[in-house]
Amino acid sequence: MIEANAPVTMSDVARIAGVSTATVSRVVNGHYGVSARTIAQVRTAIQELGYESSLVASSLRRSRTNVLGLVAHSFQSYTAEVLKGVMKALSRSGFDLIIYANSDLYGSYSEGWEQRHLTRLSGTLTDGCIVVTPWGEMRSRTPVVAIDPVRGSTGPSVMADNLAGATTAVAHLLDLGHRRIGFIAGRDSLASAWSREEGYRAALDGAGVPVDPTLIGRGDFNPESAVPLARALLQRPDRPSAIFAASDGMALKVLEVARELGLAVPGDLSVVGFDNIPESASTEPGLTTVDQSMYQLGYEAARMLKSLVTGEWDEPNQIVLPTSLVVRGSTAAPTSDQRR
Amino acid sequence: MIEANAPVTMSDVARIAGVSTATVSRVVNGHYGVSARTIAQVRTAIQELGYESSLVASSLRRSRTNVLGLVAHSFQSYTAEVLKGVMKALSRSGFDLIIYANSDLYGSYSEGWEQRHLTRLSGTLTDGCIVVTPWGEMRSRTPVVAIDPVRGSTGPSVMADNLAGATTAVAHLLDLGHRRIGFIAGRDSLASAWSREEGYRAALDGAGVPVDPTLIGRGDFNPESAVPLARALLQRPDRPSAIFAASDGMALKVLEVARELGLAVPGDLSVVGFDNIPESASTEPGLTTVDQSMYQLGYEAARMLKSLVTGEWDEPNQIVLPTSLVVRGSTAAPTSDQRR
DNA sequence: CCTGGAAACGTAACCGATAACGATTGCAGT
DNA sequence: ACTGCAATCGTTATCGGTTACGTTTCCAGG
Repeated sequence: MIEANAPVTMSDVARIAGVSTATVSRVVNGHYGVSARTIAQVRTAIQELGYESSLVASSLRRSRTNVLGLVAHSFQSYTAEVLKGVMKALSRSGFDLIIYANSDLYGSYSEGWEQRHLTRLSGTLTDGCIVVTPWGEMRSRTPVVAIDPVRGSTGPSVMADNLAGATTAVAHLLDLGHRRIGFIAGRDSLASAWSREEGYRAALDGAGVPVDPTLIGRGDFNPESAVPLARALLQRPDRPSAIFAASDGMALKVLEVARELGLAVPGDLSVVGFDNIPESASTEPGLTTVDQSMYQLGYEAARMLKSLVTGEWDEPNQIVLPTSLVVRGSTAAPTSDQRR
Repeated sequence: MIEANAPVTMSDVARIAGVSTATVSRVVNGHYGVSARTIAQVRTAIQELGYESSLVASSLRRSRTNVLGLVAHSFQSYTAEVLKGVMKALSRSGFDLIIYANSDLYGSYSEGWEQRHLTRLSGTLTDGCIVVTPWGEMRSRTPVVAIDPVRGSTGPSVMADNLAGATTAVAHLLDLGHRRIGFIAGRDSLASAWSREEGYRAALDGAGVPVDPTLIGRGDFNPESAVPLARALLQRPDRPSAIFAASDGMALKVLEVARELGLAVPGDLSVVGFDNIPESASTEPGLTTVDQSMYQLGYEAARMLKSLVTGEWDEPNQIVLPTSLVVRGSTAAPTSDQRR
């Protein structure tokens, strides 16, 4: 076993091989202008010392690093699914991935968070970045693709067809016979939250059901934010017979609150979510939800970013993916006395 | 909106503030020796330009970066769960996390993969690293914690009590009345794979059932590796009445193969996995498995690494976490003709 | 007025690597 | 032998930031 606790640098290799660091660099990067004999010497020295080039140092000087970045502020199921898609798209592409996640998991959602980390990475380390559910429009030297962008965003982005998804979800409830349908909205800076609320309103309008503003709770996609809202809605004497939550995380909290209040699902209350995170399939009853394939979101975002970096992208900058309704046990027709 | 497409560097700030970069650096890092007036000037310039220090550049010169690394070769449910635990442990700790994942998701599992990336990161970027299911013992200048380490590893690590877990799982099958129990092993360089096989043998021994080597298939934890093995086991005339797979990913593939061969689970075949990944709860039937709380694995690893970096760790270097059997629908007593 | 010393700040080396450029060498052609 | 070109390789500037060290400024004390 070689004692290798000290970091081995390029100059160490150069010294052992009896050449300059420039030559070592050329060998490492396979550049032109080194004789076979020298290459062999350098290779031997590299082997001997167990040298690996420093990503940091090379990225400082180089423009291309073949590393893409992903910035996420939380790390729940949503992000995890996205990540699987990203990894799939990047597999065997020559691009590595660096995910930057900060330690302020809870609270302190400061507006500038992503921008700060994006800047710190994209300066040199990464060739481009994916930002998941950002808090603002990003500025960067290198390409940035937003997954679920902010409202009014004009940059590259990938998102689900939230309007259609939400409309379908609420239509499903209407078809079952529900008329008083509560809604728990998401963080309103995101285009998705906005569209899902639009879908809610559109579906009601389409069915000739007036929108009751008091049935709308203002959440922020953070599951916890749904708890007081759900409680408020469900403790009303004229509680809704169904609730549509703008995300599965929040919908699952609605289920919890319902249980806590002694309401049976779907007997006393139907619940619909949005996202189709894995957990939604394994609750009892299963959560009816709108599938937006977070995997696909990640896959497409990575595919786009890859091409943007290499300058080969020729499709529209904003991708919208289809959604589909997944009906599980959390929705049913309202009991006759609820219908009134 | 400021036109800020060009990267803003420290010297830009210095120029605007009319000071040297050294002074800017002192202000940014809150070091001693700058007058209040100058600090204000520099702060103003920073605001004006929207400057953010480059993580790369500063990490090159500095020793501490307050960034921890995580290296993973694949990105399936297992890793995702681990990650949630890591993030939780790091939340509000002052440490950020960088996850490095390479693009060679499938195949090309070269032995030196992690070592290479570990070296590239730990040279300067990170203060320490977590390596998930490594392929070898890691050498590094900074602390490394292995999750599910290689066999014989002496470095810091976190793992489940694989021996007890596997023993319990097989005992469960024995209790149900199974005698011919197949086993699909994991990658044998990992301590976990070894221990799970040990548990399998121990449970059979304990019940006085001889170990039939032909009932043992050699997988590598990669789900796909289980397919031909399961097929071979289940197409034998004297096929086992139950199969214990060393991971859920492989167990789920066994379920698929069983379906493909027209075998009912648990009617014709009982299946037990190991890990308890989220998907195992939502298959039909649900997979009986050994829960090893990957979340906890990640949490403990991050906690240990954090302390190792700050030099405050005083507990044993190797953490073993308890497991528990989760019985779902994929296991049942064998039918009488299977028992023979 | 002079001196000492601390505070404030700039200069330059440095971290590890890359790349433009220039210098050297080798070899073929005359 | 001499020129010319290409192959080979070292020197040096550079990336963006940090820090050791040296210099200047300023004020209190003698």
